[in-house]
Amino acid sequence: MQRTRFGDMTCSIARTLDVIGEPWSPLILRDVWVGIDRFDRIQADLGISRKVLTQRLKWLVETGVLERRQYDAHPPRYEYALTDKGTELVDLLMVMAAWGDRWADDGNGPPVLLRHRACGEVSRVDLRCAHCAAPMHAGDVDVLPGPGAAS
Amino acid sequence: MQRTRFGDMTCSIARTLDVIGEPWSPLILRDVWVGIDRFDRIQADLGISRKVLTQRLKWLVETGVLERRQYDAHPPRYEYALTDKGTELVDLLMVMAAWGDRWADDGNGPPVLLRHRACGEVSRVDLRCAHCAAPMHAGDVDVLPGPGAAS
DNA sequence: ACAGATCGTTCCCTAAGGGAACTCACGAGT
DNA sequence: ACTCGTGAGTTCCCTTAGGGAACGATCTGT
Repeated sequence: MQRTRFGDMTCSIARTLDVIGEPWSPLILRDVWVGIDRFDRIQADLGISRKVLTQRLKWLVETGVLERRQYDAHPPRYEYALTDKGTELVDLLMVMAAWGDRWADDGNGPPVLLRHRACGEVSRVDLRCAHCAAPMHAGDVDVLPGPGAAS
Repeated sequence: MQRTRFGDMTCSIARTLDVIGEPWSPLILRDVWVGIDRFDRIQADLGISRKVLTQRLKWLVETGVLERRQYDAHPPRYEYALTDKGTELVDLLMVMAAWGDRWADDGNGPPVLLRHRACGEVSRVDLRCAHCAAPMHAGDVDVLPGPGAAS
């Protein structure tokens, strides 16, 4: 449909969207994260068109978020796995899930729960400052131009 | 283009994507967050088509993420502001920015910096467990079915 | 030989995005 | 009174991306 490329913008949010901003991409990552990692199973789980799934997987592999691995030689069979780069995107998925749980509940409660292995509790993510570990949300920050800002 | 609706899926990530998953929506939120809050200025800043901007703003207002406020009566003029629901989506933007800074740098460093007011340091967000405050990332959790899981 | 599984391609159709021109309501300058 | 400028959208046409379903390739088990 003649879509504007986000990758060249001077904005880390836009550059992230360039990688996973297209429809379906985050859901594909979610599936791979929870172990639905083969073409047909992702297709069946999401109900995505096979054509689009092909395109998305190819792009996600190209950008280094997913890795395509042959798990069986003679009928060549492939599975997809998160790279380190992709694993860090799961942060994003967990924040999305937390927001959806809070603001887009259909009345039945959360579809999935996350248990934090370190403390054993069913929990959710919270954003903290990487420096002082105090909460860090929209109102707690000032936005400043950085070194990569547009001239 | 005949797009699958995500809102009815049994998945909080999909339901979040239903609200801000379309191209441009996160960037519109970012603009409003940093104070670019009027139609023409958003349009100029992003280079988005006016038609699509109209649609996105309408949807974001409908879903309660943005609020449309008349700030001047006689030539009726409007501005957009984040609601509480929208303000919590900024969490998502900050995580996107952190990922983009780390994995999609163009070599010039981050375009913007976030200064945490509580400690005064230029910092970034980190995900912690809402229960025990220890780090909580992809490998630190078990995914369990919740009460709203598909039957 | 034939069904079955896996992983895609190819085709057509519809609808969404891009871009530019147009509208409408007002306010200011001369 | 007339023109110019501005904010906030609308409307129109064109291209392209997504949906859906059929088709293809490759190997296994029986």
